[in-house]
Amino acid sequence: MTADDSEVWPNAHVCTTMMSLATRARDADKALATLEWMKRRSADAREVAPTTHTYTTCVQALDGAGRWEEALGMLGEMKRAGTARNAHTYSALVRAGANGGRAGARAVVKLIPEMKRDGVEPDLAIASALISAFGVLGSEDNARAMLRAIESSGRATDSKLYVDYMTAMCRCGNYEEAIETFTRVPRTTFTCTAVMKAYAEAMDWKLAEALFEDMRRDGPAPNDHTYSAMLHAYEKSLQWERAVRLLNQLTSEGKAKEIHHNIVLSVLGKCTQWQRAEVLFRDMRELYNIQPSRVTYSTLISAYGRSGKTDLARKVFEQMLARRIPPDDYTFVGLMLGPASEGNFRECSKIATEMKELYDVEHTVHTYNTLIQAADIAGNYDKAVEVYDELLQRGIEPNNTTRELVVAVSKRGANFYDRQQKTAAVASYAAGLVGVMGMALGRW
DNA sequence: GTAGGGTTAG
Repeated sequence: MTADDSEVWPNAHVCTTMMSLATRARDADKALATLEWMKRRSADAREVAPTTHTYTTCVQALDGAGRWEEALGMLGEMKRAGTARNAHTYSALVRAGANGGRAGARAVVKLIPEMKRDGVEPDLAIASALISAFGVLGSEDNARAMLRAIESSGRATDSKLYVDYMTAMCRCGNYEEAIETFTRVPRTTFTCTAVMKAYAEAMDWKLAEALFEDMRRDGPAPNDHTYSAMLHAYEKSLQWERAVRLLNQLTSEGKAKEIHHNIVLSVLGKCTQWQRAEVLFRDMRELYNIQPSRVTYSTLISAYGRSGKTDLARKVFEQMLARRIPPDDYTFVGLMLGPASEGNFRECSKIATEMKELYDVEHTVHTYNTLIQAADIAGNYDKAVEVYDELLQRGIEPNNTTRELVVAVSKRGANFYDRQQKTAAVASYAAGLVGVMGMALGRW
C-alpha cells in the first residue's frame, strides 16, 4: 500500500475491530454508537457500510450486556440493510436468546425457520447454542434430538457441546442423563464441573467429593467454578461442616473468593447456624478483605431470617443500605423468612409493600413463593391460592418451588377442609384451585 | 485481533 492509498477514514474492517474491543470491554453502547456512525457515514463512503461481521459483533456486544431483545433485533436490521447472515451470525443470535431466559429461548425457536430460509445449516456452535435454549425451555426431547443429530451426522463433537448438553439436562431436571453423559465424554475442567452440578442437584455430595478429590490429585485442575460446584453440592445436602472445612482450605491456599463465602453463608443459614454465619461474614471482611456484595448481604439476612433472628436481619439490612448497596427481591425474601416461618402472612405482606413502595423493587417468583409459604404455614390456603393466582395474572413464570408449594397447599388444603367438613367451603375452594391448576398446567 | 459455542452463587 502506498501513501496515496491510505485512507483518512477507517473502513468497515477497522470499525468492526473497534466494536470488538468495545464488546470485550463490556461497552455495548459504544459498539452501538459505532454501528450508527458507520450507517450514517456509509451514505458517502461505501467502504464503511456495516458488514456481516459488524452486525455479528453487535449481537455479541448486546448479548454481553444482557440485552437479548436488541441482540435479536439485529436480525431485522440486517435484513432491512440487505446484509447477509451466516452461521456466525446465527450462532451469536441463538446464544443471545438462550441467555435471555424463557422469553429469549422462545424467541430463539422462532429463529430456526428463519435460519433455514437463509440457507444456514446448524453446525456445532449453533447446535450447542440451540441445546442451551432447549434446556432453558425445559424441552428435554428437543435438546436430545439435537445432540443425536449432531452425533449421527459424523461431524466432530467437542466438550463444549457436552457441557451445554449436561447443563440443559440439569435444567430439565434430568440429572441422571447429565451424569450418564459424563461417562462417555472427555474429562475437562468444564465437563467435570458440569457433572458436579448434576451430582449436587441429585443430592449426591459423595460422588461430587470423590470426583473433586480426583481432580485435585490427578487433574483436570479445578477452577473457581469447580470450587463453587463442590460447595454447592455440600450446600444442597446441608453438609455445612464439610462446606466450612473446604472453605478454610481454599482460604489457606489463597483461592477463596467472595462467591465461595456466599455459598457457605447460605448453607449455614439453611442449617440455622446464624452465629457461625455472623463470624464468617466478619472474617471475610476483616481478615481476608473481601468486599461483601448484595448477594452476601442478602444471604446473611436470610441466615438470620431462617434462624428466627428477625431483628438481626433488619440490622444487617440497614447496614447494607448504609453502604449504598441496593437491595433486590432476594433481600426482601430474607427479611420475610422470619415472619414467614411463623406463618405471619400480614408481616410478610407489609414487607412486600415496603419493597415496592420504598425501594422500587418489583415482585418476582421468589417473593411470591415466600408469601405462598407464609400463607401455607398459617393454614390460610385460600390466601395461598390467591397469591398464586396473582402471580399468574401478572405473567410471572412459576418455578419448581412454586409448583411444589402449590401441590402441597392443595393437598393440605383439601385435608384441612375435609376435616372441617365444610362442604360449601370445599366446593368453592376446589373450584378456585381447579381453575388455578388449569392455568398452571398450560405453563408447565 | 473483524465475527460464533462451556459453568455465574442466594
